[in-house]
Amino acid sequence: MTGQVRTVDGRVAGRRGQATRQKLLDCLSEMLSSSPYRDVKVIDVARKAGTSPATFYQYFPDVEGAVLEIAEEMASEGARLTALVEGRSWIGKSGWQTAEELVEGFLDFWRANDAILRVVDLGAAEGDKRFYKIRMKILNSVTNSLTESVKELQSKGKVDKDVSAAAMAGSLVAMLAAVSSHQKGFQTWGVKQAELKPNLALLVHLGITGKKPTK
Amino acid sequence: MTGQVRTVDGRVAGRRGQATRQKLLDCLSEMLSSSPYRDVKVIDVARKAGTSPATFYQYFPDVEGAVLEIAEEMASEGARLTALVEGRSWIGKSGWQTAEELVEGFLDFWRANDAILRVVDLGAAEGDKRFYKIRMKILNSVTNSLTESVKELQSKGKVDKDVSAAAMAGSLVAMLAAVSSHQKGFQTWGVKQAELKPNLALLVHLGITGKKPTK
DNA sequence: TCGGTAAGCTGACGGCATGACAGGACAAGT
DNA sequence: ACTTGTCCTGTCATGCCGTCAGCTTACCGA
Repeated sequence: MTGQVRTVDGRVAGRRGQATRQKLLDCLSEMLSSSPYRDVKVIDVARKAGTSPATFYQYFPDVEGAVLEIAEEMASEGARLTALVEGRSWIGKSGWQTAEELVEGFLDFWRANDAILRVVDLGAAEGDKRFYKIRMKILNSVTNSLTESVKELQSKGKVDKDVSAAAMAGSLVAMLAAVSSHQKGFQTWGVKQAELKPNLALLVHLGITGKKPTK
Repeated sequence: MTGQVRTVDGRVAGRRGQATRQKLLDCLSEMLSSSPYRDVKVIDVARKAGTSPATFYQYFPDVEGAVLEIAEEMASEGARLTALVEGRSWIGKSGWQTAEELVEGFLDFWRANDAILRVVDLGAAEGDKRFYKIRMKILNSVTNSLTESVKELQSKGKVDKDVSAAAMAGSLVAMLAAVSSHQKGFQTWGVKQAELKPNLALLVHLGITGKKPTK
C-alpha cells in the first residue's frame, strides 16, 4: 500500500535514511507546537535535527510537504475515532453515555494533536485540497457514523424526517473540532473543562436524537 | 480613542501618508484572499500597492502587525452582530425566526471576511493573545447576548438549571464560526447551503431553549 | 579481503526577502 | 523663494531558500 519511501530525487530510502527522515518529521512537529506556523523555517528544523537544510530537501519538497506527511500519519491514527460512535446506542441512559464518550474522545484526540491540526485546518480553509482531504479523512470517520445513526433514528420515526442527517452530523462534528482547537481559549475566558464537556454532550445528544438526554 | 496614526519611527502620518497606509492594508487584504498566509511576502504587497518594501516597514513592524490592524477594523465592524440576538425573543415562532436570522447573519459576516478571519483563528489557536483578544471581541458580542438569553430562560424555569449558560453559548458560537469557515468544504462534500442553514438554526434553538422549534 | 555501487550527507552558491538608514522629493505655510 | 516637516525610495548587510556537485558511508557479491 504505502510502497517504498523515496527521496525527492528518486532514490529508495534505507534504514538510516528513514531514521533521518523521521527525525526531521519529529523535530518539525515539535517546532509547530512551539512557534507560529509562519515562522517555522527549514533551517531551524534541520539544525534541531542535527543535520543540514540540504538533507531536509532530500526528503521533502518544502515545509508544507513535510507537514502533509505528519498530518497523513495522524489521520490514519484518527480513524479509530469511528469506534466512538459505531455500534453505540442513542437510546435512554446509554445514549447519554455515547454522547459523553464521543465528546471525551474527540477532545482528547484534538488536544493530543493540536499543533498539526490547526495547520491542517488553515490549509483546508485556504482551499488546499490536500489538506482538505486529510481533514475529511479524520472527520468523516465520525461524521459518517453519526449520519448513519441519525438516518437509523429517522427510519424508526424517532427523529423528524426533514432533518438533513449529513448536515446535522457535519455541524456537530465541526462544533467539536472548533471547541477542541480553542480549548485553552475557553479556559482563559472563564469556562471550565468540567462545564464544557457536559454541555457539548448535551448538544450532541439534542442534535442527534432531538431530545433531552435521560441521565 | 484611536488617537493619531503614527509611523513606526514615531512621526504622525498626514493625509497622503494615511492614504498610502490604507492602500497597503487593502492590498494585503487582497493577497490574503488569494494566496496562503504563509506565502504572503512584504515585497508582493508593496509591489501591488505600487510602492516599495521600505514604505511598508514605515507603517507596520511586519506582516503580522498589519494583519492585526485589518483584524481590529473588522472586529469593530463585527460588533453589529450583537443586534442579531439582543432584544430578540426565543419563544414560539419568533424564537425560530431569531435562530434563523442569527445563523444567516453570522454566516454572511464570516463569508465576507473569511480570509482575515482564518488568520485570526490561527493566531488565536497558536496562543497569540493579541489575536485571541480580537477573536473574543467578535464572538463575545454574540456569546454574551446568548448567555444572557439562556440565563433569562433559566430564571423563568424554562431551561434546566444545570446548563452552564456560558459554555452553551460559547459552544454554539464556536460551531457557527467553524461551519462558516468551512462553508466551501461542506459544499464540496455534498451538503448544500440550503440544508445547512436550517440545521444550524435547529441546533441553536435546541441549545438555547432545550426544545424543538415551532415553525 | 576488496572493489563496486548506491545511499546518505553537506559545503557552497545564486537568488530573493528582510529590515534599517540616510537622503532626496514633495506639500504647505511664511 | 525659503523653511519645515512629511513622505518615499535606493541601497546595503544579513539571513533563509532551494539546488548541485561531490564527498563519505554502508552494503554486497566475488
